[in-house]
Amino acid sequence: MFEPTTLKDIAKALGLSTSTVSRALRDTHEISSETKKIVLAYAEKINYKPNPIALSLKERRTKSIGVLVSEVANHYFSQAIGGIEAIAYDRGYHVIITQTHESYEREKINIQHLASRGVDGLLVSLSAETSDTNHLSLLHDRGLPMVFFDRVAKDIETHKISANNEQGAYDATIQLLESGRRKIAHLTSSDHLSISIERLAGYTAALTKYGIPVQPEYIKHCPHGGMFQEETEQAIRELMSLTDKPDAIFVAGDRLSIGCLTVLKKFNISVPEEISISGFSNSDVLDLFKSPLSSVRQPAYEMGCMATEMLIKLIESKYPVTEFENRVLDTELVIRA
Amino acid sequence: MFEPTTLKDIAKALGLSTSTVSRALRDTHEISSETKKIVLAYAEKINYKPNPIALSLKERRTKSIGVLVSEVANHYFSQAIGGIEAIAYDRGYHVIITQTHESYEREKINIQHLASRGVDGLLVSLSAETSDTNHLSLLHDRGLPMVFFDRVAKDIETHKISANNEQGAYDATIQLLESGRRKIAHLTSSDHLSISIERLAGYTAALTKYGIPVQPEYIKHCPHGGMFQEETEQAIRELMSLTDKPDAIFVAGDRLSIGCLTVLKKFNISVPEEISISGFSNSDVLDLFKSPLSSVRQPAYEMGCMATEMLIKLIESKYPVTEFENRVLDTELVIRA
DNA sequence: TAAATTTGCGCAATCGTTCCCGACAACGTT
DNA sequence: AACGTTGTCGGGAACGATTGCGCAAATTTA
Repeated sequence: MFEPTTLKDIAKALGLSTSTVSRALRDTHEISSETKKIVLAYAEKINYKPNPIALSLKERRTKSIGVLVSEVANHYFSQAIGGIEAIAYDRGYHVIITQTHESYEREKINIQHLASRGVDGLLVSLSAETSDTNHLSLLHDRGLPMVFFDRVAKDIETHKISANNEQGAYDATIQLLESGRRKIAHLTSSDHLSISIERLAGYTAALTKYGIPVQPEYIKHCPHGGMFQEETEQAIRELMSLTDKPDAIFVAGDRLSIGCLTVLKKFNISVPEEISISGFSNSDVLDLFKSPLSSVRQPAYEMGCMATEMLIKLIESKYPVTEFENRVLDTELVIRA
Repeated sequence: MFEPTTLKDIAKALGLSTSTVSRALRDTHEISSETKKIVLAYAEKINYKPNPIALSLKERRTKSIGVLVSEVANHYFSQAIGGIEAIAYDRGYHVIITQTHESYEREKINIQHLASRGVDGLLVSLSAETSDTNHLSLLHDRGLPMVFFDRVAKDIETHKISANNEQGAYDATIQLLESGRRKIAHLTSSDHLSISIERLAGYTAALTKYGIPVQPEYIKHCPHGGMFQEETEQAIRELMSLTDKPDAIFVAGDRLSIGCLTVLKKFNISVPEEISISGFSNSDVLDLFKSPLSSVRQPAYEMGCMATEMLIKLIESKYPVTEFENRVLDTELVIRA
């Protein structure tokens, strides 16, 4: 059905051998400028493009990188993907995006698929369910370059890039404290994710600074990062049925923020009168809410760019890389009041 | 660095030829059950996976489909992609997502890239800038299967799937009329997109039903579908500087809806007191706005599923397909009041 | 003019896999 | 005993592109 032209077609049409045609296109010196001109003109005319699959087989690289995120319908990730694509395309790499929907099984399948399809490297942000990263270690040990961003694996030694989650969480919590709130709950993703751990640390540090004890019943983990709305609803329900109800919630993620607001609206709890909300989000719709809702914004686009730069450097490195960077970027507290 | 095992490795280890090993794994009859058992056991042990690139080269198919959307950070598209992935993975196809960001140039580059990477088929939703679909016709004529969804090309004969845009637009406009508004403007994407044309028709029909003349100055096209905020801002500014200001706007898209609300907030125009808004959107954050904001919701996930089913049927068809479907799905008017 | 060098191009191998063919046993049939 | 049949398996071509090697012709040098 769909048959692109090959070197052989050109060779036959011009009465040359495939090697000569290849050399003409590849611009080697072992070729007369005359034949080169003829071949180039003809190739241009029929719009010849070398078959990338044949090239991949020969050169054992695909010029493509695999991306693993929890979902693209998340402002942080869609912005990060923007940065990834920008750099990748510029360097001649193709980007294959896969979604885990926070599922460990899906993560394993996707990673396996990407690896077997022969991507040259991997940009990974772990799923909320993932606590065992053995499926990644295996590939990493066998030499597949990978770079983690946002949700990093602590026991795999490679480049990592993340936002200053602790500082961001600290800033957001301090802001709630400064606005007079004292009973601040924390709604977050699964407890083993790097971002959860760091954001919890920032939250704790802020409370401690104000001499407020950290209450375990104020901290609610959603094992699937709020992918299922019932999870978020259950967490909020438990918070609101405490005898000492919180008067603010620090929310640790994009999806959770929206989920949290949805549940509060459903429960007829007014924001920010009854409960003040602040949290990590890269969404711009927050601007539209009547009630002010401050947020911590991560430099998603930049993180995507940097991660991709690092990955391509790994891929194209002639020698095994043994020194790895762990870059941390500052967050920005967007105050809406 | 990263060297997976090959047929040759197995053959050498077992003292067999590659053909025999291949046959054992392929489960042909021309093989003794004994050798088959040995080979299968060994392949299992070392976790052998055939090289998909070599297979692609040989069989001239990649078991992957390319997707072209304007951007993943759009609730309609991210939901549609969910449907696409569900069907594709189930059938053993991989999905490669590319974004045009509503740019014609980017669309051409992405399509070219997907085609040259040898995807088996294409799922296409045109960019707002695209009026000339020659780059797609070329590939289609050469036999590359493609299915259009949402934003379809009218002069390419293949399967198409879209929402009942005219009915949806009609419903939304009628709802604004029923709530007492009479000066209803229309904010929409570029004028050549199929969805723009159909939604405009629905808007016109509703006004006509109420005996209201359609005023050209009430209809504002954003050539990039609101991808640039200035575009939306300019349109709203023009609408609000009319002597006969509109008291409602029917907005024709996801991004435009958010953009429109952002501009209105910036201009300190109250919604829905001064201006009532209704439009196409698959976003769930609309639920969170204090002011009710009805919307037309497209069955995005189902559309993604159906489009993928159709495409795979095209790809796997033994004979050239000449009869094409043009499926239209109903929209849902979500009333928030 | 003959030898030495350069130039231009084709042959064939390679990447990993499949598959058509041919080889060659071990049979059964005549 | 000669021949056909069947069951297994290996050899080698093919998919499309690149590239080292060798060979012939053209050019330069002695």
